[in-house]
Amino acid sequence: MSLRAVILITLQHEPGTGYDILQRFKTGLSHVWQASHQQLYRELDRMRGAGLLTCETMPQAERPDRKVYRLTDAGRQALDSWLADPLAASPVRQPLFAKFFAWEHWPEQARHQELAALKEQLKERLATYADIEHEWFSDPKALTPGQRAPWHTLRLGQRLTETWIEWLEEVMEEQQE
Amino acid sequence: MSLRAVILITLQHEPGTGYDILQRFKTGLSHVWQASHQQLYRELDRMRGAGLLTCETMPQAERPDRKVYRLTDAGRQALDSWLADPLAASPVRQPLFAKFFAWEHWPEQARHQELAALKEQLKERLATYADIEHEWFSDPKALTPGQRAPWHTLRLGQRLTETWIEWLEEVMEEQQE
DNA sequence: TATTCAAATGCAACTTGTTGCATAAGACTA
DNA sequence: TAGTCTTATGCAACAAGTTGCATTTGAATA
Repeated sequence: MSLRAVILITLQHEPGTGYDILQRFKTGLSHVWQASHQQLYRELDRMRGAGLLTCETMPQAERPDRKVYRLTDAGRQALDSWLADPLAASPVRQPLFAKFFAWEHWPEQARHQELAALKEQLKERLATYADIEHEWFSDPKALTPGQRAPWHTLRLGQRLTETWIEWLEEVMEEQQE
Repeated sequence: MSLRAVILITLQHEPGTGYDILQRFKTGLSHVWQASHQQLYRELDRMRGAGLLTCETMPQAERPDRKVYRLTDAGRQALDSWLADPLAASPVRQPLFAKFFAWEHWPEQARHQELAALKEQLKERLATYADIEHEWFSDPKALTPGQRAPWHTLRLGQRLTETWIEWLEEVMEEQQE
């Protein structure tokens, strides 16, 4: 399960709480992984149970306790073996493509709305990429290899999104004729 | 659940058995949806239970029965409302990107093997696209809108895959320096 | 002739992810 | 002052997807 590995990665340098990890998912890792808080809290507890993480409870005056998780040696080892193992190919699932295969039954209005909304989402995603790039990778030439690698993932995300948008525009234009 | 909708789409023109649908997933729909046979058989039975499909058992001499499924009116209606409903955005999950965020701990050999294997997979995918295009969309200009729409999905699949390959080549080249 | 492969179907157990609900305190806002 | 937002945590039920196993027949192979 990759969620586990992603958690290990987010915690390898700085320990943190479930909520901290959620915030990292929402900002600098939003093009890499997304998970709900329920998933995260459950998984953190299981990882602690499996000995991959330790949990230090920080009591806060008149507030719920903060539970700070940090990697154990077993956790570091689990991360290493995950890195060494090549990933399985993920199955293709493109529900939008499926709609294109039911073109005759897809009402024109619903179709246009859906494609327009998607285009907006993709543009927002580009804006998010730009934010991340600005905040974390403002000077690509000065990056160490370890910093440069994550930057590459951002670039691919950008290019893929651009490819999608171009395609959408072509398809939508063809519809207007 | 989109699997249900994809099944409805594959059955809307020609009825078929679970195995038939599997074959369609493996050939002309491989860039749209993939599912295991267990998933399919289970889902078909549930859809019959929900009244979306009828099942006609065709006894075959000295062979297991063929169960031919076909859409009911309720099935057609379910497909229509799925088409009218805009799709929810799917959560981002890029385990490969995560590995880039653990660059220092990702052994050079494992990294190279993984990226090279991925490049091969992507090139095979391009070959599959070319096969599908050749078989189903050999003359794009002669296509009706209903045939042209699925062709667009193929084109996007191709472009996205090409974008991935270009990026991989750049990243791998940078590693060799 | 014995073995293996492909066609065709399915059950059961398990893992992963989603949805709905719940708590509790401080800070903001109408 | 009452309501909502953010911080911070979690349980329980459910839906979706995976893994492992099992069956029957014909056709191909050794």
